[in-house]
Amino acid sequence: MIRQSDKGNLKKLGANIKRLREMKNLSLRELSYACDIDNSKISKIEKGQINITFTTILQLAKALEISPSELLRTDYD
Amino acid sequence: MIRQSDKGNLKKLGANIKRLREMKNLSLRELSYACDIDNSKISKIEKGQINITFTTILQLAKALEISPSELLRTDYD
DNA sequence: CCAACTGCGGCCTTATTAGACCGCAATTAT
DNA sequence: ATAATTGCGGTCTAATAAGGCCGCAGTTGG
Repeated sequence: MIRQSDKGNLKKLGANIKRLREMKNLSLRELSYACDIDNSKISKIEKGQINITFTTILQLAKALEISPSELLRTDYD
Repeated sequence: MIRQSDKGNLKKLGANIKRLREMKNLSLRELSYACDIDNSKISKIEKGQINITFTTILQLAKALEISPSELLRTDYD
């Protein structure tokens, strides 16, 4: 059901989350603990394998100490 | 299942979408046509009644001619 | 060497979104 | 007055995200 054109954006979002997590030197399990999302799920998100909801975006943004808007800004420098 | 603390953010997001739609003088049905999302669903989104997915955010942003990141920026002036 | 940690994928159940359609009350033209 | 438009709520099914747990292969560190 996920449109082919959206897959790229899902991967970009995942890559951005991974980038931000690594910038804070957090392991999947540490971030998992911080945002109360199972580490295997975060792994799938970072791989762009699932189409997360707005509230999941909020949880991740909070744990990464960044605004939800920034989390979606994939055109980072 | 939606956390009470997220309801406010859902409403903010909805209000922002409504604001952007009205700025472009679009009716629900016109925006519906532009992003291929049922008008009743958009209505629910604007009311903060559903927790939309990332791809739905992408569709709305595209139709509203704004970046997904901007769509989430609820701290507009 | 051994122990701990790490990313990752599979599996399962339940809750909820997606997607589509209908109809109504209120508003806005004609 | 009448017709069209508009926002909105309800209903149904199918697809899928959420949430949780398990285990493994490959680091990393003691």
